Amino acid sequence: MSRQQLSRSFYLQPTLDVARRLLGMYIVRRTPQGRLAGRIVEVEAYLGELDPASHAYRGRTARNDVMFRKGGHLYVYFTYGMHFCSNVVTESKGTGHAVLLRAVEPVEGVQILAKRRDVNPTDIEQLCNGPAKLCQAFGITREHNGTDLCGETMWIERRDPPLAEELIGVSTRVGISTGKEQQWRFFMKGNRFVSKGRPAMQNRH
DNA sequence: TCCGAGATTCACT
DNA sequence: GTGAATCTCGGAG
Repeated sequence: MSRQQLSRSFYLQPTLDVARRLLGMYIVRRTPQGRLAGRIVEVEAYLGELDPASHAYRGRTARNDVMFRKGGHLYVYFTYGMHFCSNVVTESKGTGHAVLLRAVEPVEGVQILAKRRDVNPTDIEQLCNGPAKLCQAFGITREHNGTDLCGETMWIERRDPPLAEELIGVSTRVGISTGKEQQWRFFMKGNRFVSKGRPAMQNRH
């Protein structure tokens, strides 16, 4: 299968569709040390002003400004005093919808990812199995907030055929205090690179 | 294996 | 002033 960078139109689809379809795609970042890439195995959808758990729920602010741009931008936020998390903005400009990248399977640049995480490269499962770990490993910080994924520094590409529907697990989201009833977390069933975060309710399927 | 707390910054109320 | 879309470590069971 050829490698194909996702175009703008991909990100403009309905957020829950984008979230599901991102599973199995590859996030790629160019760095001076080399190329980093990981296969996306876990995501969560945040539906802007419809979603009390979303940063965009209360409207546009300086912090969440990027969420209100058109789909295909990267929204990076800082939380818990020490962590960054990355989101892919979806749908058209002004909706505030986004998909949180929660876990990836390291594919390229494993040595670099391990060095940034300060863990043994043989401990590959620990490199990117959580939204903040993923950012640390890929070196994603506030500088990358607003990056256009349709550009050439960081992007998402398709390498494999679409994931079979029965391989996609669904559950409630992790680490939130409101909007717990929504089953907007999607992950690859049985994949060892999925994060350890425990959703509020048991997984479906 | 599980659970609780600390780390540490900043946007928002 | 408060608490957050988290992670890690240490201690208890």
